[in-house]
Amino acid sequence: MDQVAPAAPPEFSARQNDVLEVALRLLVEGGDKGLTTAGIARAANCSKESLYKWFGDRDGLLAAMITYQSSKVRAAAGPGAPPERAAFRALLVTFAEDLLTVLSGDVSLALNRLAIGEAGGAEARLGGLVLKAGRRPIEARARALLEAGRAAGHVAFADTGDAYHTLYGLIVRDLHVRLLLGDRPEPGETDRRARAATAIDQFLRLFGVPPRADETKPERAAAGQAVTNRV
Amino acid sequence: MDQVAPAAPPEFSARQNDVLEVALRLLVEGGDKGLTTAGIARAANCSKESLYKWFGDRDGLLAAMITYQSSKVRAAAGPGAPPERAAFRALLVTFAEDLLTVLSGDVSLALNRLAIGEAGGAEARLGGLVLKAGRRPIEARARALLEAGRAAGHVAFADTGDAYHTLYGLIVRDLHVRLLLGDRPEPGETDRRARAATAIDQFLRLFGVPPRADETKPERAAAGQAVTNRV
DNA sequence: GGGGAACCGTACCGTACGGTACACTGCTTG
DNA sequence: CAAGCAGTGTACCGTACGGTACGGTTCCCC
Repeated sequence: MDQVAPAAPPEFSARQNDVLEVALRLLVEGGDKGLTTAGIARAANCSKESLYKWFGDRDGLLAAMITYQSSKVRAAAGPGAPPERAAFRALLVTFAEDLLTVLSGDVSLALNRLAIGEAGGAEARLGGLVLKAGRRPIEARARALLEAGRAAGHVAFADTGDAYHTLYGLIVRDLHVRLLLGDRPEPGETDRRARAATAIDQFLRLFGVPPRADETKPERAAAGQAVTNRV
Repeated sequence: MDQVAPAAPPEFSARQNDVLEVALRLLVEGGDKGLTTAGIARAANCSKESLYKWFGDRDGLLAAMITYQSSKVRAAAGPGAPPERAAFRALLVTFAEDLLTVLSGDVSLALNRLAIGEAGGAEARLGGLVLKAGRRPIEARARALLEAGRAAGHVAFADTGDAYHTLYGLIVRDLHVRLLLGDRPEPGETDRRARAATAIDQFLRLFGVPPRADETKPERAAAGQAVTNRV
């Protein structure tokens, strides 16, 4: 919002990407304290001087790691055509599964831990960056999907953001925070596909519009009995 | 589980509680880096030597802060009598509101940030401690409540833990992680009572059993149409 | 081929923090 | 009153890390 030309985010050379990759590996292995400039330079066969030339300071390096990693997890594009009913459900399940996979990833967890650990102090720059670079794209994908489903008459809700937050809650529950705290996932949580399907079932029970005899006229579907959405 | 006599967790003297209070304040204000042993000693008018005598080392001090804080947020006792329908819903709403209040608290956020930041490295002792001392009591309270509601025939589910996780997800959504990352709550999220009521409404739409004409015989209510709970 | 830019490896500096030692003080107890 | 205990304040030590400087090497471009 405060960026004039966001079309060209700071991209890095191949060499710098290699260094960022090494830094991410070190971060995953050793956490915050395992990520020292000397350690990165040694592991990546580069000099500390280059690190500071490329990334400014340690914080710039961490920020670069976040943007680099989120650039790798580009979300798939939204649906082009208004999805048919079963396809819409399938897209939701895929989204849920992708979300669980991303949030459970080693690198994602390590970066979130890093940003959260930094967030308490005076400057919470990394936290905002994770929110912007990491979560916003995912949210945007989900919102587009939800609104396409609403336009097609499969779901009904007043506030897209509210529906998204509920969807997120049903999918992720407390798994993310528990993983961040170092907990092991419970046996039932390892089957991400099944968890995703269950969550979407629940979401559609809350926000779904029952199929109609004349599926061709989904115009005024938003008045279904599914949503109260009290204010 | 590995503790022989957990009836007497390490309690601290009044003086030590004062010190822990000061340490929590420093942690809230300055985050991880703002919490140095010298800083605590100065702010609490005690000597570093006393800190190390009382708490062993820095990690012991952090652990003491966690147990001290969670001892202050003792959850209310479970329902004694099987709750009537409206009362059951009210208890759920109260639980939801309490949960949101606790998770949004300054101290809770700071301690979670601390534990999460530490969790990446070799020893994730603080993370486990937060899970055990902070979250388990809340979960126990909710589970007791849910099972009382099931026994009274108001809700139906096969796995209590699964129902609890869904309840948690509907209440908290992604608010906790966003707050941990330093995000500000959205306007609609500040009214915790309304959010709690909405979440419980949704939960009851998923797991609720419709009231019956003969409310006096809630015995075989678990066969209601509300739950599929696919495995 | 020569000049220069980028970069590696290492050595170095200042600082800040965890942890320890020690002298001094006030309060309790026999 | 004397002894002792608990605690305070300060000084101190070792280490580890962020950041800088510098010599040597490679490689590209003119």
